[in-house]
Amino acid sequence: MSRSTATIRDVAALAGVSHQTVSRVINGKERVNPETRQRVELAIHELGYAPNAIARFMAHGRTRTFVCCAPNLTDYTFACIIEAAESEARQAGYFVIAASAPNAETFAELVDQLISSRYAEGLIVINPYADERHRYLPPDIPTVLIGARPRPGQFDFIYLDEEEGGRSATEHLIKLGHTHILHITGPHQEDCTSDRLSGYRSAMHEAGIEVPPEWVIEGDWSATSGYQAVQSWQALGLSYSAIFTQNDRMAVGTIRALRDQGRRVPDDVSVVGFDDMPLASYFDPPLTSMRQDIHFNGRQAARLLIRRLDNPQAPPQHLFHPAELVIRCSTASVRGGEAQKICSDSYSTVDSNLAPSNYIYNQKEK
Amino acid sequence: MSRSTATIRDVAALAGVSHQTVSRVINGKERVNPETRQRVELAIHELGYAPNAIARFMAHGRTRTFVCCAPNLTDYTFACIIEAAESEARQAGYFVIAASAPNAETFAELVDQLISSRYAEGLIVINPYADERHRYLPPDIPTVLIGARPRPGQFDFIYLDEEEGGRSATEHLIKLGHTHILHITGPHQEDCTSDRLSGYRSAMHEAGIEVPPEWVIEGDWSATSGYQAVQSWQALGLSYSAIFTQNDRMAVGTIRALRDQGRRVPDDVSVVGFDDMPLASYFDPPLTSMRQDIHFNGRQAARLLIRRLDNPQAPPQHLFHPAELVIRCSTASVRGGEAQKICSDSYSTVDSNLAPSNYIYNQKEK
DNA sequence: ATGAAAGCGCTAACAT
DNA sequence: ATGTTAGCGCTTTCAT
Repeated sequence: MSRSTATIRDVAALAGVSHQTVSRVINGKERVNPETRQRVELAIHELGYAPNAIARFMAHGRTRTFVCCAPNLTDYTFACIIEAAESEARQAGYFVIAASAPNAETFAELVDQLISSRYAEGLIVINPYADERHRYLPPDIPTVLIGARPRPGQFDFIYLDEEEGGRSATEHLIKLGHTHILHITGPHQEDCTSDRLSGYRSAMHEAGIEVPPEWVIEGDWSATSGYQAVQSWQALGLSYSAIFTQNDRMAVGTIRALRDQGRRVPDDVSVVGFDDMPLASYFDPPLTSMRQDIHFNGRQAARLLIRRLDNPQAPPQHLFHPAELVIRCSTASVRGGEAQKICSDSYSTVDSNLAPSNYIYNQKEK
Repeated sequence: MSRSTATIRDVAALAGVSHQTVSRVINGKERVNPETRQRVELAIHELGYAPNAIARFMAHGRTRTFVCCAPNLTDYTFACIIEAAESEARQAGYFVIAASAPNAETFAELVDQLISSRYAEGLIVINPYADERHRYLPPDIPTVLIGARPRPGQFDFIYLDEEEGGRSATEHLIKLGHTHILHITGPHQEDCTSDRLSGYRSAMHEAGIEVPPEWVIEGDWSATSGYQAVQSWQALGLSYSAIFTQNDRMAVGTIRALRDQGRRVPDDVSVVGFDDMPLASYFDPPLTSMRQDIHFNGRQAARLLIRRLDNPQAPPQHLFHPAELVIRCSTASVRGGEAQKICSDSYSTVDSNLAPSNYIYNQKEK
């Protein structure tokens, strides 16, 4: 039934019309005699006929399919973008081939197999500047880049405002009275890393705080790297009262390390994460973090791409999106006490970054 | 370049051969005169020719594409299966359309658009029995079901041994001397819920412990539902020393609730989760949980499907996979102390369930 | 070893 | 309103 091998011609024969009439019926655009239509529909039903998608692609020269590709598909942020893009795409009649490209070679292969072959009509690339993969970006293919700083050129971009996010996180700590604020970045080659870092630096600069090189350590997004950063600082004998980490996993590693050193969060050290991952509010202590509306941006990516497919000649589109500060319990004023009080209220029973959050400072309202 | 519109005939014309010879060259199967080949290859290069995937699909009647579909793409377990299946598929020359089908209607639509149209050759369905979507499973299409109990019928299954997992988790608590062991399930309609529940019940039964109805509460996988379950038990005035929850998020909610009631984990109450999610070892306390090798099973799903495509007539294949107990710090013997000691060692600095874990009890070795 | 012809299942353009 | 013809770009089959 669902896999009938009947063709448009079989239907035509059974209905006693030409195959073209059948085509007209199934496409419903042109009009056919109601009586004829009835007969055709009956034949379609009897044969369990369903139009062959590939033949349609062939005739139209379009597949209504695009690729969404990320270093992996499990990272929550990536998965979230893919999910949103896919669902938006499907609503618009497109399909999404999801593909993980952990390195530039895989990405190049992917482009070769899917784009050069014209299987897919377009490309959403998550984190295109994480390695050298951007070198393989096909120049004349509808492409949306997400999670990268816009660069001059022909691509459409969605930019999550990393720099502003880094600044907000740092400013939050500064407002709480902290001055010795250390920082753990992601891998250097990623755009968001350097942008968040700039945000941190500029906030510190504006506050008149100098940042010695050893205050900034490069992590790899893993909790372990957060843990190790704290160990390094201890080895150096640095004294500090706050840490800003570029993602929540490193924040969690950081907190674990601090605790292993007998220090309490936020009483002794405040910690701010980034991403506001699900369960951020369930860590101990509930994590203060920067939230980006990833789902929204995934949808936007799909929309941008679809618009681009409709109008290949349009100038490059750049979408900007801010991050919000979500204050929970891992940050407190430098003398302790006050923020801690806030905490007991927001000791939340909600799961994720999708749930309403007590303390959100939106960049927009600043 | 990558989007050249050159066809096989353009290449043929330029090389001064028939388009068929070009086909032979690009497919490399039959042999052609080395000199001719050279000329053709030159022409291909000059025109930036790349074979058109759709035309190939059309001629072959195959798309080398299948669908991988789950209620959502962000849940770590689902994403992990998809990632693994996709990467396995791509190695075998297949592409994967990822699709979220939050409900049965969406699933039905999906099947209609992708399967009835013969766009996709096969289907991997994650959690097919979470709602009524299985009613829309096309009967004669290569399909692999994962995350469901095998049922008589024509489908290939990958079954994560949920019942045994439920039993192991419960037995662990029983061995630690607990008798009042409460249980939080997932939604009733899901296979894994009832299977894990059976495991719990049978372990309790074997230990001669009776389970009053109020010991088992239905959650919805969210941390919040774990939190609420503990509140309900408090309202009932139940006394207990251990909780087994059917996933880690509910375990985390549970722990939060217990702490809000002034009880300590594991000193006062032991908690076992399920899934061994990333960062399970970073929760406070690090979570004892059941681990399934999801990545492995995702790969297997793709393999099964590919095998099925090669041999549609083969009898249904059922793959079984056990869960392992990962002991961390959220469980202790009923008098406290001992397990807590273990904990200080395994107060792990590793991130995820992929990292080596100190205490794994494999079902196989039992 | 190479070429010619037919066809995959559909749509589009033109005819009636 | 309906039928006819011609592709879409490739592979397969059959000649040469």
